[in-house]
Amino acid sequence: MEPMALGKDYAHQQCSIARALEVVGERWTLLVVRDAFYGVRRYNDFLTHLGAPRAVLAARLQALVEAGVLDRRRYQESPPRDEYVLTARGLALWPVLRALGAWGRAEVPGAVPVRHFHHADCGTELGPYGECPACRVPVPPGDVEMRPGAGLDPDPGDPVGRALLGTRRLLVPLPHGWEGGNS
Amino acid sequence: MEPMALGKDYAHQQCSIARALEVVGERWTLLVVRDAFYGVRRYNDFLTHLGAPRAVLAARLQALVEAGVLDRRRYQESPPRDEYVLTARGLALWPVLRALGAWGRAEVPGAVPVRHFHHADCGTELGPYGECPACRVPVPPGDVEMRPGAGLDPDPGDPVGRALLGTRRLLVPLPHGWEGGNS
DNA sequence: CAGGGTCAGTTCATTCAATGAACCTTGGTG
DNA sequence: CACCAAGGTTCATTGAATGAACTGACCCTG
Repeated sequence: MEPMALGKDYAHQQCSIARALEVVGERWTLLVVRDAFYGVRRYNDFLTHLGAPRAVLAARLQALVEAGVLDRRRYQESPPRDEYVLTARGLALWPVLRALGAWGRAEVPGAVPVRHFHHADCGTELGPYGECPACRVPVPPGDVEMRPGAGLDPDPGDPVGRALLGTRRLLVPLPHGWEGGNS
Repeated sequence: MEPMALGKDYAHQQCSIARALEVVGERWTLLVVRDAFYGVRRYNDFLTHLGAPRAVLAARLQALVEAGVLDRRRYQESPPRDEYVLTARGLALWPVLRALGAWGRAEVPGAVPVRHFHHADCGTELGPYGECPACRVPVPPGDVEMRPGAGLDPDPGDPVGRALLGTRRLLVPLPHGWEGGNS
């Protein structure tokens, strides 16, 4: 059998859903993409925030780059360091994450809202498909403001989780190098 | 460590997306749900259409029943036979499948549309979130008509694939026992 | 310039899940 | 009674995930 990168072999399925799952259907993959929307860009930040094994994370990042979902690019030369940012194809996954999150919030029992997503332009909370009910337009992820909800752990163990506590705009990179912030 | 049914252990994630993926994030699971929308209800039909190993299918069906996504119910007594049908919670996954399918069609290279989904009331093709652009309402899956697209294999090997060739309304169970139809 | 620290991985032994084939059970059919 | 269908279960094998340890490039501090 052929190498097949890591395709899960249900490519033969006559279905765009199956094709999408070939790319983003593996364990951890969609959580990596979610974190990328939250502003995570560096290997170590994905690592600490996700808690995934290092080898798995490396494999997923590489697969997402090969699939054109993430772009790997140099952000400093001296110790050569790369970051992973969403491409247009990756940004197009926003409705998938919205739909999954909406379902997880509404349909999994005992779910307290962890985060809220608002239209940055007008402050209205987004509808289930990522549209703004007030402006009646689909809101691109760059115009989404993420606000903490009641279910959000106010003191996560990892620094990335702490950086994601406040109100933030999606896709804005996590702060690095300057100063942690509070305390 | 606790039994944990088959939860993939990223439940600790502070995120409704992660909670959703706990339920439907495993290999094959979303394809089972997709087939349920297409009208597949029986173990053997899932089996032949998906090509998943029997043990995996049995595990996924059971997990989906326990998660309240599918309902298992007796459809005949004499040889006792059960079928699996979507619950309200399962039906709420329709936007997730729509979003995944839309992304797979639009963003995975070389994808020819396999199926089209239309509003049964007016015939308009659905938008990316499952809404009807003409009626401007979200279309519940029961009002969706599925039509074959150019990318659909006109002669699939399995009988279930053949039964799904034509124009069908979602959720309508596959024909059984009477007569196959054509040829 | 030795020692320690950071970042981004790779390697490796172990564990766990997926695969495919065979088998089993219940109840009908010829 | 032999055979078949539906809906599984069991089991050996393969493959992927896990977590810990290690590597290597580069910087900083004393």
